[in-house]
Amino acid sequence: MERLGIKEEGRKKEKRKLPPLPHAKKGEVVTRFPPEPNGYLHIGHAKAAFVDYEYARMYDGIFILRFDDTNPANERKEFYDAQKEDLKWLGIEWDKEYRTSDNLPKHYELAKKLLEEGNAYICTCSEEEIRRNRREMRECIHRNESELEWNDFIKMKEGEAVMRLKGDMKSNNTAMRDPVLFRIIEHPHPIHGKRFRVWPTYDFYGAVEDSLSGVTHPFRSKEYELRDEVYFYLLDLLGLRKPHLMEFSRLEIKGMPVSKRKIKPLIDEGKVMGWDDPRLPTLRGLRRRGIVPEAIKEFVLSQGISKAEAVVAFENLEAINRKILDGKARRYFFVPQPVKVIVRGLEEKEVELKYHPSVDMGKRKVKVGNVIYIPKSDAEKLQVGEIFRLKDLCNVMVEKIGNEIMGEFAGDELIDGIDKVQWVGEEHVEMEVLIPRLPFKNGEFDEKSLEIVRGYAEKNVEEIKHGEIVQFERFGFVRIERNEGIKGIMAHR
RNA sequence: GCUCCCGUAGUGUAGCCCGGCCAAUCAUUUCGGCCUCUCGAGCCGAAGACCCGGGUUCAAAUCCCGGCGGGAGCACCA
Repeated sequence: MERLGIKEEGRKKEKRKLPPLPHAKKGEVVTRFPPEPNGYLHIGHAKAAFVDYEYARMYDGIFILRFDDTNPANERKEFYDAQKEDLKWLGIEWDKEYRTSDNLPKHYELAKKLLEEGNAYICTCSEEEIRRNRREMRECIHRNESELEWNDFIKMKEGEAVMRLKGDMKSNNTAMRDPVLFRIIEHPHPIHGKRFRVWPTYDFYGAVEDSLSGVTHPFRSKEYELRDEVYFYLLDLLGLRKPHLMEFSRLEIKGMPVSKRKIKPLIDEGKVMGWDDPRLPTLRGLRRRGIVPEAIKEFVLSQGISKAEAVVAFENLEAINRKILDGKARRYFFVPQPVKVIVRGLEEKEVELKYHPSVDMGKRKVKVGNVIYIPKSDAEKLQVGEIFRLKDLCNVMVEKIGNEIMGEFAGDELIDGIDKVQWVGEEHVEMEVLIPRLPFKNGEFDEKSLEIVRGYAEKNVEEIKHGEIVQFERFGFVRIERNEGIKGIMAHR
């Protein structure tokens, strides 16, 4: 117990802290995590969420969960809750929660103001025209001569007109070339139905919401950097408070695409089982694989808020997870690709084995007789005349090697320097363990990224609850799933 | 192509804003050794880095200029 306590403390010390926030005062920091409810959260979201959450905690501030649901065609009702579940699983708690879509009336008010003050205009150019004019840095006729007002705009049809900011068509920053602020979308909204037809774009609601909700330190990922200028310009025009906007690089994992854009095709083409496939960096996938929330937290925070693009190895996460799991996971014997061994002289009996080598978790009982199974990989190494050890049981002298191995009991005492092998007896459970690997190899989907290993596990695995993570000794950490039968998913060695 | 951002060991990261205490932090990785009835964990040790070239300065990873390399944006998507 005390030993554990010391270990625990040792690890805590190593935990890195986020660097101090500029312009931050204790008690006055407000952060926000703004997912769009259009899919399941992945580890990239976890990074953003943890950074926001941790900074709020670090400064005794407030952390807001905000659903950026302003594109009714994309959002789906089920994801509001799914995302909240995933955040809760991560151990993230929020002080406030709201939907951006609930604030549309306020957005409309500000839009009208922008229009009336001549800082925005209703543009009826086609999308292609807008694009071309942007490229050619040319103002369109509507910018200065449009007579259309807000009330005209809201009566128009989808695609007929948009509201644009009067930025600077000559700006080097393409984001400033009169970005679209509002557009019309007829598609019903999962929450509001047909109540609204005019929807703000990211440039508008992002800046406005951050400011109005009191966020002091909004974080976004680096690809938005060019939009900073729009963000502050807009707030200036609206006379709204300007937060300390910050950016960090996106999380990238070697061989494991994080973005929805790359994951979705794998699911659509049936290459993976779904959004919770253990090969995927979705929170649901990681969870199924046996990666614990604390590990995800430590991992993503170790990336920090640097703007340098980084490609991290998944093994970093594995290493963190392994260390956390090691002190908590019960041990069992699992024999992959079992080979039968007849041990002459081994009496039928019941032995007690510890659930954990150093932490007291009690003991389990295992029946043995003279029929034993050991892993093929170990069996292949055996030579006639050699003595090997059945771990926690006894020594066996190899007499004959064939389809089965014949051996003889060779004493109970531990002999130094011989191989110790995990085993099961006649009483065992057949099961399979899924071994997920990196889904991508050399930029292409690896068809062999999910290996299935069949084997025998000691009967006690039947007591393991669904979702529990255990260690199969000398094999790896495995999360147990119990649906029709019992199945294991290997997290890592 | 244009614009912006980034460049510290194999990998990630601290330090850079406010130059000296940096012969550079921590983690991972690899390799030794110890411990352990797991190929896990733990303990000890070792290996390994400031993209290049100029400049400023008594002094540069840190400031300035140029080059090279990588990334992002150029959507009525976020």
